[in-house]
Amino acid sequence: MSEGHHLKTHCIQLVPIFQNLETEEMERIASLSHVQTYDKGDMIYHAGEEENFLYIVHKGKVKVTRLMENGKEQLLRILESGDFMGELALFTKNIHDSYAESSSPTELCVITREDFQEILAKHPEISMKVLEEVSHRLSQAEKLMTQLSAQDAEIRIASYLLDLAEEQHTNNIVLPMSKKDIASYLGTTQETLSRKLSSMQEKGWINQKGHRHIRLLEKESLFQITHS
Amino acid sequence: MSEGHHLKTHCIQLVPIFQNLETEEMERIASLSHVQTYDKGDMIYHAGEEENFLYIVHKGKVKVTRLMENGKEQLLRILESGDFMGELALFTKNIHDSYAESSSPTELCVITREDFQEILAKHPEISMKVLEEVSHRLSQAEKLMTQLSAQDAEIRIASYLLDLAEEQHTNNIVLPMSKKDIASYLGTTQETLSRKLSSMQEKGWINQKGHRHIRLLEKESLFQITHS
DNA sequence: CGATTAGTTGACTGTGTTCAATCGCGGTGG
DNA sequence: CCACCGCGATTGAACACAGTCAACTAATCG
Repeated sequence: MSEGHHLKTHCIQLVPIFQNLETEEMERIASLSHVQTYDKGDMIYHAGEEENFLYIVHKGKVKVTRLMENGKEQLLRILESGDFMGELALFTKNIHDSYAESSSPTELCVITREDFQEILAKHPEISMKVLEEVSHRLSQAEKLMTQLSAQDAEIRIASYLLDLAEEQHTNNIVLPMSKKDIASYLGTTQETLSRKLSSMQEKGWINQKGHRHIRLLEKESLFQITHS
Repeated sequence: MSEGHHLKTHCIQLVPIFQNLETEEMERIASLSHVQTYDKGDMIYHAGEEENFLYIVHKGKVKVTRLMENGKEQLLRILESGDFMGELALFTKNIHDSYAESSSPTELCVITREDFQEILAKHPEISMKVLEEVSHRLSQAEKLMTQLSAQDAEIRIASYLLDLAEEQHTNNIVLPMSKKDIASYLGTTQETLSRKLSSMQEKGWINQKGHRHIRLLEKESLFQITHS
């Protein structure tokens, strides 16, 4: 078994949607995928290109963004180990409407449309897993949409901090990306985010340590402003 | 065959996800669903309730909204004949985080979580159809997200008008909902929408007739502003 | 045709963006 | 381990956009 093959099996094993499969089936699927590596900053695909592959993140982080008509970019999501993208490719010859950029050294498992369709036909239970994941993301996207149109930036930021705290099970949160990216995700600018965080710190609600660490001191106050 | 049963079969037949099934299978599925009717303004479900059913719209319109933390409502989508909602119920005992309201006399086919899971297990091709629909909606939601964070309301409105024109294959567009709802959908207020439309009319770009009809006179100009 | 609801318009205010200058964290090499 | 440099982050000032509240008008339905 080649090093490469071993790597691919490993890649497939990692992914929630392929769990609960027989080992030999997993090997067969692995043999259909191939591994691609990217350095930080490399583009994985561009808007306008044909969408022909399902990408599964094995290692690293991938940033998916969309260019707004006015030229600014909106961060849609960050993929980490086990996440996938490109599921729309399954159905029709689509055109990407977003950009995917590796934001750290990254390893992806890539499967062609045809191969993945075949896999799904053979393993219906996988399509349920994919459906579950996509449904969940839709729900998330709708949540974010609601937040984006809450005009008050402070509310969006407070919400986001509380979400992070819950996700990370601690009040000492580590920002998963740069403040620039967070601002883009929250539909505001770096400057506004910075100002709001400073003002929260002045009020004693949070404590910023370095560029990526925030300690939540008064969750209750943060929660309050999201509800008025 | 009772009138009720006949109705249900009809309801199931309408829906894209159940197409390409044998007649008897369709009848079996129909027998698992039951029909619910609502008047304009009736609530179908509330946020906070358990999500136990898949709802398929047979007739009428359903408005799905989300309450923002600050108390305002964001319109997520409008369902029409053949659309469905509640697919998240398939996977776990979820809680609704949105409100569904009938916005005209409406007939729904309702299927319980258990029954629908059983149907999917028997007909894997249906889960592919559901996946296709959900993927498509995710893509739409991401598009809307991008639009929502375009700070300029005029851009969002122009984009929306152009989308409608494309959807309806004409420059004489009919608004699919009230201006109040459109404003909510676009993340702005009734007043701002009204002002922007008036200003577009002054510039000679559009022509409003009554409350729901708009003729696009200078699509090119509308397109231009969305790209700066 | 009249009532009721939807939409329009005006004046004011507040928040966030923009552009530009400066700061300081954190990684790199000595 | 410390000093340096570059980029991310912060801060300031001016302006403009859109939200709010309130009064008014127009359209649609029975």
